[in-house]
Amino acid sequence: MVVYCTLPADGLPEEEVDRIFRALADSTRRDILRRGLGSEASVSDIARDYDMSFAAVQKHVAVLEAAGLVVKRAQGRQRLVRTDPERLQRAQRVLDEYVALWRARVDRLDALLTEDD
Amino acid sequence: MVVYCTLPADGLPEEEVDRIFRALADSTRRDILRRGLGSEASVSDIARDYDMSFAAVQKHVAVLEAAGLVVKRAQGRQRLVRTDPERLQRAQRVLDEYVALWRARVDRLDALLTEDD
DNA sequence: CTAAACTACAACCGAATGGTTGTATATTGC
DNA sequence: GCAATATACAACCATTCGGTTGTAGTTTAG
Repeated sequence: MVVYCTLPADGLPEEEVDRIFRALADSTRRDILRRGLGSEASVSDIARDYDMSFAAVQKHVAVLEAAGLVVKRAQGRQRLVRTDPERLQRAQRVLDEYVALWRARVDRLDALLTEDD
Repeated sequence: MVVYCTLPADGLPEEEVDRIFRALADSTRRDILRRGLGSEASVSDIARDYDMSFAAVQKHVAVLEAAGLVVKRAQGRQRLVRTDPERLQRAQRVLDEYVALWRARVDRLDALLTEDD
């Protein structure tokens, strides 16, 4: 076995990247994320908007929190949920890296071809 | 239940976005993606580099293919795998949208605050 | 032609997911 | 103080996932 490219993206360990993309791979969670982008809402506020149990929504929020995409703040009996845009941009940067790598390789290929001319 | 934001991102249906992020949520698959960015490799070429069975790698490639992140081309008895950068950029654009939405909301909040001054 | 290589695919297994209900613990409102 | 609200968390269930082995179909090499 040869590990082909071990670069941990953005300084983020691979398991972190796993968790981030895994968290993004569910439409309910993406919806909660969008919702938490501008404002804070309690878990039950959020739960009220989805056709599933409170516990299910709570789990989705937990997945987002474990991925660092969302932070929870205690206020009395409720936990206010807010999206961390920094973390979203990290996910973006991982993809940026891939696209940049692709461009670099395409450019290198172009260079080789023009060199042959 | 109130669906909070049904915008299908980029014209992509939600299940497609699910599949893309799900496919990205595994380090082996991300590795295969990076590898397929500049060049083509057969499935067994790829499999040779990982410490798992051929069938396992084949499945990973299938997941990437189902997500549209990779295309396979038949050449004789082998299938050449190549990454589709277009698709990566789509995933990027989904995140772009979230970040843009966030900025818009922050700007709106700023506007309200300065208005109050 | 036959053997080897490349792929596809099914069946199986343990672990993780996405949902449920139920119970326990803080906090709040009256 | 007590009832209602908000959360946490465990237990359970069906399904999916990531891996395995095994079998079968093509294509290539000798």
